[in-house]
Amino acid sequence: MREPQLGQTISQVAKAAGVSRSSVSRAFTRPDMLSAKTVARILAAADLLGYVPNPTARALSTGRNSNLALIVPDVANPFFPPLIRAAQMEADRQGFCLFLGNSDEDPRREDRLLQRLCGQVEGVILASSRLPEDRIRATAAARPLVLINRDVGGISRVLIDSGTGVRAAVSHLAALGHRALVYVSGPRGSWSNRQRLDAVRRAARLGGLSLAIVPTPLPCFEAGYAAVSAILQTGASAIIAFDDVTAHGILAGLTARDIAVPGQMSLVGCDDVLGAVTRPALTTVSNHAIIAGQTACSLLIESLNEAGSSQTIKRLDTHLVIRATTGPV
Amino acid sequence: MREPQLGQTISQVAKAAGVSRSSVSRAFTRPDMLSAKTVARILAAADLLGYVPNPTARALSTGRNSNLALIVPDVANPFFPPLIRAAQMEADRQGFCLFLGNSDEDPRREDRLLQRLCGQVEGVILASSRLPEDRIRATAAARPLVLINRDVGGISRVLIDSGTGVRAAVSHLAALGHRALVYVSGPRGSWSNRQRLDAVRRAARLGGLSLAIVPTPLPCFEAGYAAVSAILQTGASAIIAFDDVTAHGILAGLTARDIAVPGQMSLVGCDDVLGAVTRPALTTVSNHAIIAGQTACSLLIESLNEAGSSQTIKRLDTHLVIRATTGPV
DNA sequence: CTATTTCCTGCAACCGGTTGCAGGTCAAGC
DNA sequence: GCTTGACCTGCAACCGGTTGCAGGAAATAG
Repeated sequence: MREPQLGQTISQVAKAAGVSRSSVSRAFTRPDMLSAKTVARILAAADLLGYVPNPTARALSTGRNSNLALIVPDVANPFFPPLIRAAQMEADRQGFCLFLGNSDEDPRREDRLLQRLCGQVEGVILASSRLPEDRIRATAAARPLVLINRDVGGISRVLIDSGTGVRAAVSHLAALGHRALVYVSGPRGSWSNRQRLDAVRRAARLGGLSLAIVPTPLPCFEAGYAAVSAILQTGASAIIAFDDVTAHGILAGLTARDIAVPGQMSLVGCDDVLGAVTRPALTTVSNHAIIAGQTACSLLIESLNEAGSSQTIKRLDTHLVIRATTGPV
Repeated sequence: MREPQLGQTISQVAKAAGVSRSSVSRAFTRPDMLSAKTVARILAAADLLGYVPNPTARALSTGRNSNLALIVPDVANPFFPPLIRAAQMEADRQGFCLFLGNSDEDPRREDRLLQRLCGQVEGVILASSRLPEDRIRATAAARPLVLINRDVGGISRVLIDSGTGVRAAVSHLAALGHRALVYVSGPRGSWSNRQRLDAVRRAARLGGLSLAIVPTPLPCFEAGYAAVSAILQTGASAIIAFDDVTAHGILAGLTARDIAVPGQMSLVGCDDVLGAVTRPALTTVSNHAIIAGQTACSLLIESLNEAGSSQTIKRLDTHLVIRATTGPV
């Protein structure tokens, strides 16, 4: 095959092959409508010229562009890359291309990205969206939409249920003799945070543990590090952090103050994205980010081929991975 | 502003505002050509209908779509997310949308992605491309192209020069008394690997150190882990690994065999993407992945606005970050 | 050998914008 | 009062494909 020469049009191929433009078009889209001989002649001519159909023109006339958009709060947060990768691979497998947007945890930015992207995609995946519910609904009205870790009625979503893992974590801590917990919370507007907080609350009440809450603005190392003094003031002996990255920052902050983990303080993360690389290795709630990415993508593509817009909800469970940051009081 | 109602066309706005389609178009693209009153009337009508210009149609007639593509070998390799993020943010800042492709370290996949994406973007960034040179040249002939960590004459590129950092690493090891080195290499076709290997070789020769080479198929934890037995057979006392992820695997493998680091074996990584999270914290060659992503993106956008296609080369230096995996023999 | 069907191909309209050009209006200049 | 020009706006062609429909050729039936 020749190299694609951009700027070759269907008309030039038509002339070269001695057929009409429509025949060239059909040779590529519905070859069964043409005689085998004609198809061969057209393809040969196209090949010779290095012709490749212009996807923009095609999209304009068919109304389909085989593009999807995925928006995440922070590409560099280790929770997302495996998810992004899985979504991209799934899209690719099904013949779709994927736009990636980074909202930087900012709802306005997220909205702007949507504005830019919506017009040129067939569907959208919002991962851990920070958008207010009405904006999400508005987006869903314009385009097929699948949410990841965001629970809005009537819209398809993939939910990682931290409940099971978080409950296990609280039980684990209770069994080790801890009576006072802190939950270091994640960003406002994060469904995962809300869900984890609720699960911790319920489990703490059930187990008769006290619970304090320390807020952080963003799920990042620095925020975790900075939260340590507030954590210590609560007098708790065990911490559950919104995610592993925050937990990692907390761990570093504790170490810097010579507070032994797990000797003086136990620590549990969420997401299991740091593997066993922290020191000590982090006890954490593990989830299925890869499956979430892939599922969201295939769900979205399915919904493109359906007529009506029905919601599908996929729930993924989580479990506790006990490593070395939790121990007896 | 009303919610965007998809499917509204320029004709409907024209009718509503009582003007021609061209005036509606100009109200959005060249309002200075119309009287202020007309513009206001058109915008009001558009707003009322929730009209938003169709980017596909616009792209077809202008030939510009404000889309870029970024292809990386592995989104989940921690070297890339910061780079991807930076590229996305820069694209966004300049009004562009970014497609993301994951080649999975497979040249054929990379080529397929290019095929799919080239037609719908104005320019392409290939990060650590595994493509043969002729395929890269072919791509560059079709679309403005910027390479990251790949050195092909005549094509704009951002090169992270491991040389400075690697030389510092070898000196550092030599100063600690090491006489026998191993380089655990990265993927074939990786320019970074070639470059690091060359730098290690030269520095080793200069310092009078012996050098063995252990190949790995992919830069991942498992490959590093698996490489340990081959590493030990070389009899070396210090290791320089292709990247941090590989180094991390090696570290785990060494630990599993009760080989003390840095007591019995010193280890240096590359990329500095694991921060200080390994145990012990990894000595590594730090680079500027974020700047690379941003620079590549802005370079690409610049080249879109230029007439001729001239190459620009940006070199970014690296430096050694000494942590705790290197010590005296 | 004619009638009917099947198969193949071209015509022309359409997708939703953009843009060169022409013409019309109105104010300023002489 | 007529000319000149500046300023707006609309016409119509164009971007590069897709597709419903019609008609001609070939194949099959009668």
